[in-house]
This record gives sequence, C-alpha cells and structure tokens, in this order.
Amino acid sequence: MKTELVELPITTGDGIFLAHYSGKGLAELDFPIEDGLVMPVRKKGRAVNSKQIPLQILRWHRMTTEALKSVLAGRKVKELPPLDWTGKTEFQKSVWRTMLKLGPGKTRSYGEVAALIGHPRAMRAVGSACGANPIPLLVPCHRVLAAGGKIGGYGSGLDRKRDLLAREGIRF
DNA sequence: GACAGATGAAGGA
DNA sequence: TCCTTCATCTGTC
Repeated sequence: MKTELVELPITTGDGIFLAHYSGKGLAELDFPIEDGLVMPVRKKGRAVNSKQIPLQILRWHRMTTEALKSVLAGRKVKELPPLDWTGKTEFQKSVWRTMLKLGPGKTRSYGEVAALIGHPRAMRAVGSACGANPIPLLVPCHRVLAAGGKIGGYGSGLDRKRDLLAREGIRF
C-alpha cells in the first residue's frame, strides 16, 4: 500500500523548506534548493489547499515550523511533532533517536553515536544512517562530527553543516 | 552476495 | 603532521 504524503511549505529566513506529512506524522523535510527558492513539488507528495488539510496535520505543521525556526536560530527545540519512520530499519531509527537527544551546541563523533546504540565499531554504518536521514535539522545529524573534532560529511553540503554548527556556537 | 560509505586507528615517511 | 592502508559494520541493489 502506498502512503500519500501531504506537502506543506515552511518559510524561513533561510529559504522555503518543504515538509511532507503522512497520516502518522512528519515523514520528510526538504531543504530549499537555494536560499529563497521554493523546492519544486515532487511526485511523492501532493500540494493541497488549506481546507483539505486535516487539523491534526496543521497542528503538526505548526510544531514543525516552530521547531525548524528554533534549530535555525540555534535554540533548543521545545516540541517536535510525531515522526513517521515507517519502512526504516531499526538501526537507522536507533541512530536518529540518539541524535534527537543532542541539544544545541552538543556534538558527538560517529564513533560515540555508534557506542551509544551498542555497536561501538559501527561508525561507518552510523555515517550511512545519517545520510539516509529524511528529516535533517530536526534530527540533528549536523551535530555528529568525525573523530578529533573534524567536520566529517553532510549530505546537504558541508557549508550548510558548518553554518548550522556556527549558529550553535560550535567552531572549528 | 557484492559493493559502497558522512569512519577510525595504526603505521610509515 | 600528513598520507595511506586496512579493519569494521550496515544498507542497498
């Protein structure tokens, strides 16, 4: 069975993000292609007018918007909407749950995250799970660094990772 | 089952 | 230090 996603834009000072909601919660969050530009509507979701959106999703969208703006401002997120990780592996979910516990300004290395989830040698797999993260920013994969305080990698671009970390007061 | 990857550690120059 | 090599673990095709 195919789950239809509802797409809703989130306008921020960094551009227009696109949130995708399933019936279970926030399923994906897309970065703007470039600052100030709208991500084109993709086939996996559908644009709907506000009257068609269930109240529950509108509530989640308000929470997502607030959370996103908090992260972009380097502040602690007060409340997150439910996250829909249907179809993801247990390992990936463990990695992402661990990252959710990292507050602003706190970082962990890939090796430390691996140890926290009980797989101390699975640092490469943690990197893979970070890359597969459908909800960047809210699941703060940018707070996971390589050993020795090096920046490591970032699927949406190292510049964006550096920028996000700088907003939280982390310098290299 | 083979391959790739957002790593980490060790050894040599 | 910096670079190279190898071990390790998981996800994807």
